[in-house]
Amino acid sequence: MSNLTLEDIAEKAGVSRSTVSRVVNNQSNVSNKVRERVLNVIQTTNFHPNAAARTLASQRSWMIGLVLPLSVSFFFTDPYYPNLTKGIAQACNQNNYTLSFFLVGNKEDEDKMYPRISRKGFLDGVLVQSGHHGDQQVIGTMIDLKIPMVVIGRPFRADNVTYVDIDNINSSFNAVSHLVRLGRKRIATITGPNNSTVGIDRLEGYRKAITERNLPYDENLVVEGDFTEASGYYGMQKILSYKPDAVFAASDVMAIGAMRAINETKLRIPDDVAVIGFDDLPMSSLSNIQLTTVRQPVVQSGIIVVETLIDLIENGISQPRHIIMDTELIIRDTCGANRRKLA
Amino acid sequence: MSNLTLEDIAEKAGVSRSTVSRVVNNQSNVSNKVRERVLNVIQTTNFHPNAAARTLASQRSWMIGLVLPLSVSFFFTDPYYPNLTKGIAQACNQNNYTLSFFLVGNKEDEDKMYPRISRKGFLDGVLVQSGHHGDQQVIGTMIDLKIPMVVIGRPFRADNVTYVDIDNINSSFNAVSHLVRLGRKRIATITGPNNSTVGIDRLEGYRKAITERNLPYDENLVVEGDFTEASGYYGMQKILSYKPDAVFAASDVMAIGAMRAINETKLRIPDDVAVIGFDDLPMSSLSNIQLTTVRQPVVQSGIIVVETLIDLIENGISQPRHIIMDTELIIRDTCGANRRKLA
DNA sequence: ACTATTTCTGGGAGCGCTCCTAATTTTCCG
DNA sequence: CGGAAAATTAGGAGCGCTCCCAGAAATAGT
Repeated sequence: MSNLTLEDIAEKAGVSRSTVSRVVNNQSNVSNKVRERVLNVIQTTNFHPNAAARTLASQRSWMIGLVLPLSVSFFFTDPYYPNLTKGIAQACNQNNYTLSFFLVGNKEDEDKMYPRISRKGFLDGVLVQSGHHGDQQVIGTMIDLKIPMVVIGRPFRADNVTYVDIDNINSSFNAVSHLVRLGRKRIATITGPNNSTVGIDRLEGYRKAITERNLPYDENLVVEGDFTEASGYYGMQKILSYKPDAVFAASDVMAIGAMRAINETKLRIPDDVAVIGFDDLPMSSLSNIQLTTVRQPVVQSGIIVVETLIDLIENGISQPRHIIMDTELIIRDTCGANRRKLA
Repeated sequence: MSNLTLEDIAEKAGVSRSTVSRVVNNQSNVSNKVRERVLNVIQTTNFHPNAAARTLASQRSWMIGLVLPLSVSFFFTDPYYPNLTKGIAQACNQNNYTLSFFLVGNKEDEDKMYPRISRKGFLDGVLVQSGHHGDQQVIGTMIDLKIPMVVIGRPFRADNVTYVDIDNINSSFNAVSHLVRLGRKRIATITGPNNSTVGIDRLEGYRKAITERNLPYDENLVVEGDFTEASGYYGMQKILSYKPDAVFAASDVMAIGAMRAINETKLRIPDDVAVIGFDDLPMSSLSNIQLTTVRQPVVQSGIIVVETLIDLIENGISQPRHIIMDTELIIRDTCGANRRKLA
């Protein structure tokens, strides 16, 4: 470990502190001869500039925070979040930012964290995962503090906030329409929580597709889930008594639960009940599952979210931006489309 | 947002910078009258001390890094890691440390990250998730840098390193012995990767239990998995042709894959094939799965790991410590023990 | 009441960097 | 070759805090 300072390197290289600083920060006006000499000393001494000093002097920390509020941390059951986190972490690294992690577990955590997050000179910006009523407070706090922020997922009050989301309504509209086109008449859905924008929007898309295609809207075919496998399983059990011939689950994990419930009956997928999920998690394409699903660009989202935030940080906050990413319906076996083609 | 400094607060409260500093850091020698006056100003102005300045002056950042090396980030398929991360994040928060996240995706990431991690004055300590050959390099680097470090999971070269792990050998020994006691004769196992200490140790426990109970060790009943559901599924398919009457999977996720494979045959669980997993993920106790499994204290591990690291940070590195946590065999339905009791 | 202690408070020095300006060196061109 | 312009380098000031020591105030002791 080196307790070396710029000054030490400067001395060893026979130049001044400022010159070393310029070399370290890769600035232009340094002669090649000197630059090389300094770089050489830096290399051999394994010098790394002190982060705190740099942050203090430059008022930039090159750190961004990822805040997962209460409502979300519960969701850690869903592989969607780890995947997203992975994308975000990669993008941060790519841009030489450090990611720090604020997993809010309960009210108490929240109280301890917010002061930490809002300390001046600590974070250059924040990413907040959102979509639930409860998250409104975090978002409000960040706005008040004027910390650059990008929200992941549309929050309930989105007017003065920059967020990145997918077009949930259209995505589920397309998925359900696909089932309609395949001739399904009694299409059920297992929704996300109805206190989340995701849950609400995906249900809205379902409703739109059903009514637009003149199918009756049967409340018995709509069950609220919470993105867990279990809620998919139990939800499907409820639905099954109403003779569905298809089900659209608002997440792959719930679709897997639903399929487990279906498989416990004599019914067959997709012949008797077609299934479509949402997310396109890696496992959905694995082995014999072959789930038809809505692919959302999880890793890509992570990248966009980070790059948007960095833009805010480096160029100042201007108008709130709303970035909507495209999704894609991935047709595999569980919707029955391939079977029909073969027939 | 406040661009207030200690000095500003001092002025408003009619005291000196030093006194405000004492109040902020909750030090003792301040009269109650003054303390209250200062606290009041701090409250009303919503002042938060600048983190970088504090770090620079005190040489402590109150940040710890969580490094998930290459080999592990691939494993993000397994809910074990999100759960562990949750425990770690909570423990950090509890102790007023900030957690930053270094998810190494590839060699290139690694090269960008290490300088960042090793910058002096940036991290007070590091947590490294380990257990694979590839991680040796990260660990070596941290040792060289003399950064306080705790390794999560026994690394391959563990002599001069503090790590926290569970007793993998005994845990799987107990699980397999349980199957033996239940009268199973052809016990199979789906192992973790054989380039990981976890994989190796859990297999060792299996082997010990089999041979100690005088059952033949049949190589056809041992298949290597990689902790994914798919590897459990395919692994089980291979095993099924050799007529097993039980299977011990080195993770719950693989156990679920194995059960999926079994359920596709006429065989029944636990009557024809008993199943035991490892981890006790929440889903294992859900609904109709009721997986018998080895419970490891995931959240608890997170806490221990963080507290051990904080101890190293605050009291200096002494002898490397090896902390082994206990596990517990959770008997549910898939091992057949309950069925027998009822019979 | 008047020291001798103890408790509390103030301000200087310094953490290691960036940024700015001034000094120095190099380059260019008549 | 000389002087102006351009390129390069050096060093001061300051980022906002902690830590230390000296000084002031409060308390105790006789």
